[in-house]
Amino acid sequence: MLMPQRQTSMREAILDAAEELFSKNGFRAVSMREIAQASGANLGSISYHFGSKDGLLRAIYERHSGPMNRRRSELLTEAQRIRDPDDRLEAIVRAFILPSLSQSEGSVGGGARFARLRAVVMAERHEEAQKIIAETFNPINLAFIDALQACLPQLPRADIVWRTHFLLGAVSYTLINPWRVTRLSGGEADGENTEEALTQIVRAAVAAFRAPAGSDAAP
Amino acid sequence: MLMPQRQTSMREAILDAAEELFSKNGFRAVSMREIAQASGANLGSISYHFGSKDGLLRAIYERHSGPMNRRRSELLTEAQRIRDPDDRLEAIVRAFILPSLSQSEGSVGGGARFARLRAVVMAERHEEAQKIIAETFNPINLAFIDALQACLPQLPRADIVWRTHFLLGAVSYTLINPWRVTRLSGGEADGENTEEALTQIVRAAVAAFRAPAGSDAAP
DNA sequence: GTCTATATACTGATAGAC
DNA sequence: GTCTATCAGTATATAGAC
Repeated sequence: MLMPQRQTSMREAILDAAEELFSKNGFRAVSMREIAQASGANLGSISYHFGSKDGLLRAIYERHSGPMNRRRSELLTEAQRIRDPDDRLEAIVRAFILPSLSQSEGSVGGGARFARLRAVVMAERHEEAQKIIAETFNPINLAFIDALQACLPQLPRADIVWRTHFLLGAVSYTLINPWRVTRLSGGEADGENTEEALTQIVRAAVAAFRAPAGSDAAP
Repeated sequence: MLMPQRQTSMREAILDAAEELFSKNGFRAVSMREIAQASGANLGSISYHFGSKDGLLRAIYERHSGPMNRRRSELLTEAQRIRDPDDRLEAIVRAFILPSLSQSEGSVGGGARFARLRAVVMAERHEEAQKIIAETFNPINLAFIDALQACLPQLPRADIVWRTHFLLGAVSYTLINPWRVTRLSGGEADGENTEEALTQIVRAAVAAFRAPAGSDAAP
């Protein structure tokens, strides 16, 4: 016997509305009343389905992180098959961030919204969120770091970690403030354009990873 | 006649406490009662001195952004005197971020705390904060972009804006989550070490700025 | 499962004594 | 300038009718 494929459907409406609101305004700033109103649900129903506001957040993470990290894993495996180290490096970087940015990936509502949610909520330093994020993303991040190390054997692992961290920061910042790119460029670049953002960030990150190490390198 | 050099001193105690709490926990999560308790002030005094919670935030920005951007301006001018374009690029990148990270810069309490505050508060998408940030930092950011463009004349301005944006994101992310570097590296790198962060981020950013443009470049 | 009603606590802001 | 007391609003969470 299988579980019913679609739950009460109110449950998912609540998840959708909460995800949209959290990703736009952060976790603390959104009240459960707003979520109830946006989803057409009753305030009490949210507590019934998720127990608490933290429980709701955890449910959102659980809905997405599985499929997303599975996709990242697949793309990483594909990328690692590439022989040429330069091409492989670029493919790994793409595999690292594409499922975060892409609209079509992930189970519901697109990965971009969930990525924006993660970025915003992480910046809030919400304790529950930080715990979930660490549990869910550290293992796959370490796998990517290993893959990058294999492309760049001459680089100390610490340098790779730093640059991976900067890559995550660049993605996160772009998802939080896309309009800053548009404004700073006077409209020449479009921060909301996911394709453009992906191209730009991959090129910048690949160049950063190829930079020489700190302690070695020419004087 | 000069203004008295030190105000009631309670005013500054409140500013210090608020800055510390906001930078650690964000704006919305910190209540005025917490600030009152941490500063030893009375709840009513905060309203007396700053009018509102938003007024308190604005006072924090006003205390720091003047000196900080003046310092960035000075360092930029110095950097622009360097003849060699490669050395100049690196000096400009340092000038861009050093006053944000450095403990000794800024009037009170160090620039790092204020930078962490900006990063956290910006991620919260607080309306008042976004207005202040845009007013205060856009002009100087544009000056840096112009200086970078002069080092990299072959690069489209849009690419420079993107990479500057990524640089800001990397700095911001590091200030919000320094411990992630430490954890991901298994302790090999220290995310809290400002010197190390500065070195790493400058090297990565310089390499990113030197990457070829998107539309041109060799196939 | 969904609803109303409510318990309990906390929020920012203010009025007025001192 | 600092304090107490308090207002009006909102928060999460829950108990119980339907």
